[in-house]
Amino acid sequence: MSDVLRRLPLFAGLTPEQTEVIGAGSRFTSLARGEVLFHQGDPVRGFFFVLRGQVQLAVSSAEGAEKVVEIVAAGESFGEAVVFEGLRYPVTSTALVATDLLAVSSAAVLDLLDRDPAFARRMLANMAVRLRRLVRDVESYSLRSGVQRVVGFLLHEAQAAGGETGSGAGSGAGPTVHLTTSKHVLASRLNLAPETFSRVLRELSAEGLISVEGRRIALLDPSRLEAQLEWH
Amino acid sequence: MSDVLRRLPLFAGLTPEQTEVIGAGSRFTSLARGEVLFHQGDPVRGFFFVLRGQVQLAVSSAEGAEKVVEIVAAGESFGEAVVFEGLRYPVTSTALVATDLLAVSSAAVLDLLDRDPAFARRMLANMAVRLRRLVRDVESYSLRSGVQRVVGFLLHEAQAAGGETGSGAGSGAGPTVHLTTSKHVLASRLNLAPETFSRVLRELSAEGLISVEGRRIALLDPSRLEAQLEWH
DNA sequence: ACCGCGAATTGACATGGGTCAAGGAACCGG
DNA sequence: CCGGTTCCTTGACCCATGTCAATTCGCGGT
Repeated sequence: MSDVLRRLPLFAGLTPEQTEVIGAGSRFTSLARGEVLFHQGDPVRGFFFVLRGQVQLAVSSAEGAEKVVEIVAAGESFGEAVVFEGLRYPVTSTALVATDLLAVSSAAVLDLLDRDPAFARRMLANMAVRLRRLVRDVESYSLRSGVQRVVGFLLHEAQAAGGETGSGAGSGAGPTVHLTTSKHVLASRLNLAPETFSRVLRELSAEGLISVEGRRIALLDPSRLEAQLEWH
Repeated sequence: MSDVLRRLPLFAGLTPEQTEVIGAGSRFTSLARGEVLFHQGDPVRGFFFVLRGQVQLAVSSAEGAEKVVEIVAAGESFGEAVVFEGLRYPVTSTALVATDLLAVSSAAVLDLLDRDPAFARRMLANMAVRLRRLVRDVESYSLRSGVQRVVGFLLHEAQAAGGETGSGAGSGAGPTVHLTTSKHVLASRLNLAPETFSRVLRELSAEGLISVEGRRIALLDPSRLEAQLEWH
């Protein structure tokens, strides 16, 4: 347990005693693909680290419509914010593949908070990043078209995946993006119907900007892709 | 200065020395209606309390389109999050009316943070609330129609304004909502074109659910209004 | 290797909400 | 009291995106 905790950025630099406090309030959990960790409205138990696998956070309306707010990959955490004020989770968390989690109880976090100002700082920075991401999402949903959101996503992923120039199949191909989730989940994350997402990809392919092979997307012309983000 | 600080919830319960630290890093500012406090992309100086007046926070695309993310009223604060990780403001802040602000420097906040765990707690709670609100906004934008967003807003405002049953003009009229901003700003906040907002209000009036007189909106039939939030 | 089923694609169609353009209404300074 | 803004409303029209339905694809299991 404690060796796992030490590897998590949020808990880096804790004293052994502090690690002990967190460890005592933490449990390992495993989820099968499709299994729900908690539902929107469930009482808060704590927050979670994804050790292996992938989960989605989604909001849903009374009528069953669902919107993926975030996709959390291995090495990332989610649900911190509710520890500090919420009684209920505002989203539903579902495993997209077989997933191992570390569940950290609210009590342990609150306890540690008073002992270690540096931890409070990390927590604040963490939430600030999250807040900023959400604002970017709102901006994206409100101010950009479907095509622009997809292009923005592809460019972002390509950059995040590092500066490799991809497979380089012949005429100076650009970077390649590997989708880590099914397209309908991704579509929801981008606020698009799956059908629309599919059509956008086809359209971009037809214009020679990308080439799609299943979940592997090659960005054939990054500069023209960026141009798509402007105007119309 | 220090008497102003003591009245702010975020700084309640500080020792005189701590108040001193914050006070030394704070300045009063005034803005005329329409004046910009900071632009999206400006380097972060600190965060702000609205002492009097009202400001909007908006994101804007390269093409000049603008979307109001939040409307901050007197007594509220904004920009805390960027103090903890951001270099640049992610939004543009503009005064909607003549406004007095207290500007608190990042340095003062970070300084206080290490000295007072209780302050860190309040800051975290503050950001957690904000995060949750943003998630609710995303939910609203993605999962609800224009009519539903307007109705949701009206019901929310009516409730926030307290349980008064309004002017009661005759046949048991419901609560009354006073819009605190111009309709085009409000429309943007609700992710609607001003024209659409106007049409939604007219439509709701036509169905006898509300009655509109300038910025005064009477909710004639709250229960039927709530019904609008379901289905369709 | 085959089957089965969810995922993805494609087409046809519907529509919510945006855009453009033209009044009207309320407000402010002189 | 008047002229000029600025805000709001209304109408006509359009288009991006969603919905519904029908295949097709492709992976996972036996």
